[in-house]
Amino acid sequence: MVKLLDEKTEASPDHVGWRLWQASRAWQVEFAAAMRSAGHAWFSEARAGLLGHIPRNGTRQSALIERAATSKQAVQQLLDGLEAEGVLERLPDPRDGRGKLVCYTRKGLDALRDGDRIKLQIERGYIDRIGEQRFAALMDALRTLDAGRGDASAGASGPK
Amino acid sequence: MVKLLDEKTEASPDHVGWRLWQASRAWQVEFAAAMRSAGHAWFSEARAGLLGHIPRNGTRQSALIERAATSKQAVQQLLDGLEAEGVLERLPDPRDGRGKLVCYTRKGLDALRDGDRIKLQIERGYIDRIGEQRFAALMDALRTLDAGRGDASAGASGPK
DNA sequence: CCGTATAGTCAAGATACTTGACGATATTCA
DNA sequence: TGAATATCGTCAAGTATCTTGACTATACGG
Repeated sequence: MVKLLDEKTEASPDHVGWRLWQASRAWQVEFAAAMRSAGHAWFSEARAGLLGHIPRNGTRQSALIERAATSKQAVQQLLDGLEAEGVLERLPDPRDGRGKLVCYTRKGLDALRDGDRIKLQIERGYIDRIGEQRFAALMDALRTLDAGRGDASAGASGPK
Repeated sequence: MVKLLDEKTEASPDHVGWRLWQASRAWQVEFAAAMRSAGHAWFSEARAGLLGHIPRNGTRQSALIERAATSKQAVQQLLDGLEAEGVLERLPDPRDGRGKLVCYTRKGLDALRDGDRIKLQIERGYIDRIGEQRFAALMDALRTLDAGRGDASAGASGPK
């Protein structure tokens, strides 16, 4: 295949990493836009990344820090912002005077509900675009990939 | 370990967006770590995102701005950094007095070469983890998804 | 009680990105 | 030609995210 000029399109190569990044980014942009349209102007990707680690019934801040792969200070600052927005609140942990429990407010739970709805909408769009079978294969591959962590990525993301 | 209260794991739901995000993030962390280990200490994820849009033979800065989905100022600041690191250089466009051509230096091309090698390594690791077939299905789904853009994400990423 | 570990905070700085304003060149068209 | 307009890139300031280091308060083990 003699591509004579076309070296111009050599960027954005066809690699897993790039594809994953592009797909992930597109999803986030679509989701964030829908969330903001739904009235959750406080929504951002970084905040979404944190909220994804907070179950509906709340969690201890320290547990949250373990799940998210960032520093406790980064988590704290995001929590500060979300608390200031009225999405979350921090209550003292009755079982540990040092700890705080991170819980959703009414506003936060409303956002979660809208988020679930939007996720399903986007998912339907994806299935329309690539077909049910391909979508299932995508999810299967991603799940398997995730399950196989702990070995391969141990050195990369290890807490040190 | 009998988890008796299981609502606790309700976070991080099993949705495409989350899976894509996690997978993309894991890839980037692994890739960036390998790049830095290979001696490219200047490497960062944001810079990688930009470099992915710059073909080996260079590009016009304005063309770059169109490809990357951010503001021209963001692109410029990343370019400033990469230029200061000696990875890129900006040459005047002989055909347009206003324009600049963004080109790789020797150092930049070396990094691209290492990057290609590392990508293949990671890809091999993925295939080992999820099998050749699943990996092929993953790539197929991601490519099809990407090809189907332009309608669905038009409103989200439009320049406006 | 004492030493150590854990939970969270405070403060400062780096990076990435956004907005607004601007100068320089190119293009269009009367 | 020459003026209006558009494009290309830069400068400057502000916001958001994340990182590091230092610190307080509580818990735990002896």
